[in-house]
Amino acid sequence: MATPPTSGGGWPAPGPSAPSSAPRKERSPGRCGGSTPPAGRSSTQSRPGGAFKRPTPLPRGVPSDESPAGVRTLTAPDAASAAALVTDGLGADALVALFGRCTVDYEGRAASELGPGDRHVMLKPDGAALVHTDEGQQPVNWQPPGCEHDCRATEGATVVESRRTSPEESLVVRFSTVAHAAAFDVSDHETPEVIGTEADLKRRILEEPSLVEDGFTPLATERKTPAGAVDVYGEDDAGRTVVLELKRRRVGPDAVGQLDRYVGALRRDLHADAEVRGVLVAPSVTGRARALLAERGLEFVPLTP
Amino acid sequence: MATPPTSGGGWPAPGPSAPSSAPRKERSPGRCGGSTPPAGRSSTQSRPGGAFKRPTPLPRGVPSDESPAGVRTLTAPDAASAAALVTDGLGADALVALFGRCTVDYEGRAASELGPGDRHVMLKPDGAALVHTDEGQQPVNWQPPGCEHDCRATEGATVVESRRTSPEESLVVRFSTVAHAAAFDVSDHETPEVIGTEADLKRRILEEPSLVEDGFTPLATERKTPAGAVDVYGEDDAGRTVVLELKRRRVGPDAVGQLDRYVGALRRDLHADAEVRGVLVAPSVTGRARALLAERGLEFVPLTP
DNA sequence: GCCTAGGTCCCGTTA
DNA sequence: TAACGGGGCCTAGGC
Repeated sequence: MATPPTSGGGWPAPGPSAPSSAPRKERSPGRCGGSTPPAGRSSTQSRPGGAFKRPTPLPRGVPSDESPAGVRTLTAPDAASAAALVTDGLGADALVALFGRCTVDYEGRAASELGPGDRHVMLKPDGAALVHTDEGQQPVNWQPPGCEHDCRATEGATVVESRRTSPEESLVVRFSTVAHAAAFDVSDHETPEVIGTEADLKRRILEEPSLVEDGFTPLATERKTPAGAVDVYGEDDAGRTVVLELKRRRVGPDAVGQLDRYVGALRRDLHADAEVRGVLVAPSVTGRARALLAERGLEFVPLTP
Repeated sequence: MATPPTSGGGWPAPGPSAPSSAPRKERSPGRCGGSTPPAGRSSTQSRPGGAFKRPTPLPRGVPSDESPAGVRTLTAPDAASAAALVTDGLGADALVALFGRCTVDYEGRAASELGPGDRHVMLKPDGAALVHTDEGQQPVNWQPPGCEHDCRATEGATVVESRRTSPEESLVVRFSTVAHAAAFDVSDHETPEVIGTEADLKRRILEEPSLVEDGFTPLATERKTPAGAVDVYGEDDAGRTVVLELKRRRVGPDAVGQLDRYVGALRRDLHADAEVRGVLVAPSVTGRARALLAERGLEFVPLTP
């Protein structure tokens, strides 16, 4: 059987050379000097920049056992078929996943090379790209949202490039073989509700200031100082200025430094006779952080979001 | 057709109730109080803790057009089939991907809820879990490596749970429908070569110390101080102690605070008459950082990795 | 665009 | 194990 098996077919098939919805940009030939065979050519660009918005409802195929809505897959496709799936998928704002043996090259803020291995590559319609191995939460290579994805078949390889400007960065994934390719029609309008953030800690304190100390009165949040915005600004029962720095988890020396900068800036900014107290509010502190607090004359109040 | 279409079959099929290689741990029933139908029951645990090592070569099926090595997929499976694929895949150290409509609940260091939507879920054999939407480089929900994955079919839903201890954390993904499921046999022994890190900057300076200033002599790297380890420790042509803090990119006030802590610690640690200079080495500094440098009597040398 | 700080940050290294 | 700092950090919110 020469044709690779395919399951799904959620969208009207526009064929490999269908024009992308984004304006086609002429592109110089890749680093594989020779000309690309027209049969295997296929590319698309996602919308550039951060303006990611779905323009129209996605075309959905008739759901059925073999081609459910919003999924198109290919197993062990040839390079041209894989590139076509990627191109068509991205053109329809689908999330595209590729799995197979590949190399990865990145150049931009830094540069990196990754030799051949089996990896999972995800291309998102907002321009993000992720290369995952079997280990780690973090992708081994990636590209942030705002890139233009491009996929083409070149000399038997399936090549994905995700590129952006400012900063100029490029990620190139070369698949010698694609074991599996899939395009998913994603719809997700939900935003997660998260509990236990620093914002929750702030809310708790504003509702019940005595959690910090008896007589504490919050006067402002995010109050601006020459050193930056202070989490909570207020005064104690003796009328002294109090600066709170809030952290949702156990803190180290960096948080003390942050608080110290705010306190220093306010001491310089307010009247010369103004007394300014700095209070770090967090579940706990490390040893060095505690020593640094003492050294700088700052205080600590244990509190958990 | 009642049976969902399947492509691949890379492993010997051990059936949905095959015991996992990891020791089975008795588990209390999930929040769906009732008993789980045995037909749909299927679960696995990945190896706990960080000790992720492949014990034996993965069983690979005979490659062919329809079942290439290392890939098993199901399109629009019922819950039991999806759970079986996940369980078998994880049992064989495969990387598992699920796509479909789901809700996500997380509880641990924080807590979150995410309503129904189409998402891509990746389960790694090292215990990591990632839930991706169509936007953003970051997963909307996740679990770090070291978790035990568990997948079962419960009342028509495919439920994935990734759990770890210390800290106690649980991520539960409930699929009302799985549009596509895949298990990938990953082999990746490569580590990326990255250029342009802070380590490169350090190497450059050690090779050519005059890049910092004429007469600078490095004496140690990672020299310990009560405030932490200093990037580069040395002396200038006048014999004064010099502390370098290196950054690969433009720095803000936090890096100045870091350098300031090291300089302070050394001034206290060394002889009372010792003069200590602090030098921040980075491509550039922000305005506030520059002001803070001046305020603390610290210096800046522009240098790019 | 830059700047500032948060994050369920993750991650490696070391004591 | 905790702690400390790096990261191509990413991401949100101001300005």
